Amino acid sequence: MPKASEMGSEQSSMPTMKDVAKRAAVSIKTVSNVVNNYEFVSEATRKKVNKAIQELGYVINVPARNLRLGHTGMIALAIPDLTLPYFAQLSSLVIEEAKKLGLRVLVEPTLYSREGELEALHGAQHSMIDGLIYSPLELGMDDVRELDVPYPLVLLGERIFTPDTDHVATENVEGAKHATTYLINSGCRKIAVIGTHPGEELGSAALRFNGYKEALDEAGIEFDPRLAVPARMWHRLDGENAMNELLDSGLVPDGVVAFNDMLASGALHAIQMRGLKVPDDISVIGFDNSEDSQYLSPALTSISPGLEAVARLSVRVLKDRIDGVQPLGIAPDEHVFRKVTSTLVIRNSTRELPASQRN
Amino acid sequence: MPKASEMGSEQSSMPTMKDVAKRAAVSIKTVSNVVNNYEFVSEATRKKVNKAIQELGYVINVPARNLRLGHTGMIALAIPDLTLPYFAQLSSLVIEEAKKLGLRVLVEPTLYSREGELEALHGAQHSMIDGLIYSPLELGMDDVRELDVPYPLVLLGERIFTPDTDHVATENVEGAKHATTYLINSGCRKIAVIGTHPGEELGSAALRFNGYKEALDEAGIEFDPRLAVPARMWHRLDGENAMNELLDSGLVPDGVVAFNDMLASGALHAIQMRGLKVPDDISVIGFDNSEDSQYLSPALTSISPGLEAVARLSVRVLKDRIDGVQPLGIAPDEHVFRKVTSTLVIRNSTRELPASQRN
DNA sequence: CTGTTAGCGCGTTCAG
DNA sequence: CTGAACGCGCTAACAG
Repeated sequence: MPKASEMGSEQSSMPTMKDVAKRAAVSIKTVSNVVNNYEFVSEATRKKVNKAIQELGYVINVPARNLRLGHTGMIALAIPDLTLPYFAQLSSLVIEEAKKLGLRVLVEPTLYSREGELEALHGAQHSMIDGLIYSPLELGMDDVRELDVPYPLVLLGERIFTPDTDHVATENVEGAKHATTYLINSGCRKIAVIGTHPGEELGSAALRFNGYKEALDEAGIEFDPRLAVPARMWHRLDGENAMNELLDSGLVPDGVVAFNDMLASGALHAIQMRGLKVPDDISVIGFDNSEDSQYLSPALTSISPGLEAVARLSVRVLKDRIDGVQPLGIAPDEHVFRKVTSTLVIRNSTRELPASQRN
Repeated sequence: MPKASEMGSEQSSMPTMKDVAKRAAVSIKTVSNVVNNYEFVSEATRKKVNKAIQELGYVINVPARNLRLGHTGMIALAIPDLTLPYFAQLSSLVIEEAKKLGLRVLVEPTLYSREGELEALHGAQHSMIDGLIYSPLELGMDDVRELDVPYPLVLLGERIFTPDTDHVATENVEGAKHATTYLINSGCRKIAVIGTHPGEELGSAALRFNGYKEALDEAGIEFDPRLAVPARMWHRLDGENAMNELLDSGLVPDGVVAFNDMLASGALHAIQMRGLKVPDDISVIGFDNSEDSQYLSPALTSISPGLEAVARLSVRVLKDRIDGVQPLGIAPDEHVFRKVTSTLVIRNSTRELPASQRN
C-alpha cells in the first residue's frame, strides 16, 4: 500500500460505514450503533462489527458526522498573542479543560490587530465552530454591537461589557489591592508601582493601578505620584529600567508592586545590582504568578490570577450554551458575569507579616 | 431574534445556499459559483447573488463543504507543551504560516505522555484533519512503525528517523559547536557547559553536548568533565544552581554554553551575584534565542534555532503532500530531510572577537 | 434488538 | 453561462 502522504487525499480509499456493514453482514445503522456505543446492541453483533472495523481499519468520518449533527465539537479561542506566557498558559488550560468535555480547540492569535479580532468574530470559519472564547485587546466599548454573533460566545477580560453575553474576568483591581495591602501590613510605607499606562482607562494597567491606590487610601497612606513608574511594555528590561530610574531619583521605596512578573524580575535585578537586598531592603510583588516566578531568586511573591478557574469556567459556560442549558445557577435571560478571585502566592521576595497581622 | 447563545444550536436557522438561490432567483449552482469565485459568472448575476447573501447573512457551511470535498483545510500540530516558550513560539509561527496557505491549525499538547503522543497520531480526529506536524518527545526509534499513518505527516526534531516520512529539524550539534567555537575565538579556554543529561543519547541535550565537544576537539582543547554540569530541567533556577555549583567548586570558567536561555539567565544571575562581570570575567551563550534573551542584562548572546524556517518548511511540505505534489525539489519516493541552519545572535553577554578573527 | 429510509448542505456531473 | 438531480458518510426516526 502506498503511503497516504504520497497520494492526493487520504479520503479516496478510506472505508466507510457501508463497507463495514457489508463485511460484517449487518446494516449501516447497526454499525453506527456500535460506533456510537448505543446501549442495546447484542454482544455478538457488537463483536462482529468491531472485528470488521478492525480488519478494514475503519475510522469514523468526522466531517460527515458533523454535517449530520449540525455541530462540530470544536470551539475557538481568540487571544492576542500565543507567545505571551499568560496566553500560552491560558490556551493550554482551555485546551485541557475542553478535552475533558469532549471539545477541541482552535487557537486563533489575533496579533494585536483590530482586523484580526474582528475576523475571529465574523470570519468564515464559524460554521465550523460551536462557540468562541474571546479575549479582545483592541476592541472597546464602541464595538459592542460586533459581539452580536450567531453562535455562543464567552467574553474574557474587562474591556467590553454587554448584558447580552457571558463574561469571565480576573480580579485586576482586587489583586493589586491585595498585593499592596500585603506590603503595607508587612511594614512597607513607600510602595512603588511599576508598569502604569498613563491616560489609559480600560485595560489591566489602569485597573491594577486603581487597586494599588485603593489600598493606599484605605491604609491612610498618601499616594506619591513619583512612585508610579510607567512602562509601556511589560518586559523584563522595562522593569529593570523603571526600577533604575526610581533608584537614580534617590527615591528609594521599601516595596514594589510590579504589574507583571517580567517587570518584577527586572526590578529584582536592578535592586540586586545595587547591592540592595530583596526583601530586606525592598519587597517586590509581581502579577500573573507565571511559571518563572518560582524560579527567580529570591522566588517571587506574585498575584495568581486564577487562570485555571478562568479556563474552567469559560469552557463550562460555553459548553452549556452550546448544549442549550443554563450555565451554573444563572436565570434564563441572565448572563454569567464571573470574576475569578485572585490569590497572593507568597514566596521569598516579600518580608513576612508581623505576628500581629497573621491569621 | 433571540441570541444564538440562548438557543440550542446555531445551525437550526442558518440560511443555506438554497435559501440564497431562491431569494436571488437563481439556481443553487449559480450561488455556489459565486461563493467559490468561479470565473464565468456574469457580473449581473454575481451582484444579485451577493446581495441575497448579504441580506440573508449567509455563511458557507464548512462541514458540508468538507464532506463533499473530502478534506477540511485543517492541520494538527502536536507538541509536548504549549506553555514552553519554545513551543508557544513554534505554534504561533506555524499558525501564521498555515494561514498564509489557507490552512487552520489544531494545536494539540501531548503533555509529556506517551499516550498523548500516540493519540495525536491515531486519535479519532483524523478524518477531521488533512495532515499533521508532529514533534514527539516520548516516542523513540522503537516506535517507527507507529508513524505509518493514513495521512500526510511531517516529523519535527531528531528523535525518530524513517525514510518514509518528511523531516524538518534544527541544527543542535552545529549550533552548539558554533557557540562554543565563537567563545574559543573570543579568547575563552575554560568553557563550561550547563544542562547536560548524562546517559541520554537522543534529545537536544545529547546533541548539543556533542557539538560542544566537537568544537573543543577541533580547537585542540581537552574536554574537562568537571566543566559539564548536568541539569535535568532547564529552568532559570536550574541554571543558577548549576553555575553556583561550578563557582563553589573553585573551578571558575571563562565561558559558559547554556543549553537554553533560561539556564543562561540563571547562570548570568549567579555570576553577577558574586560580583563577577559578564562578559568581562565570564562570557555566556544561551540557546533558543527566546524573546526574553534580548531583555536580560546584559542582553544574551544566543543560538537562534531558526524556528521561522522550521515553521515555514514544515507547513509548506505538509501542504504539498496534502495537495499531492512533490515538495521542494524532492524526487518521487524521496522524502524531505531538512535541517534548518541555526545562527548565532550576538548580543552583550560575550566578548567581542579579536580583530584577527572577524570577517 | 436490527433494518429501511430520508435528509444534513454542498459541489458536480450533464443537459440545456 | 445556468438549472436539475445525485451523492459525499452519517444519524435519526420509524418500522419490523
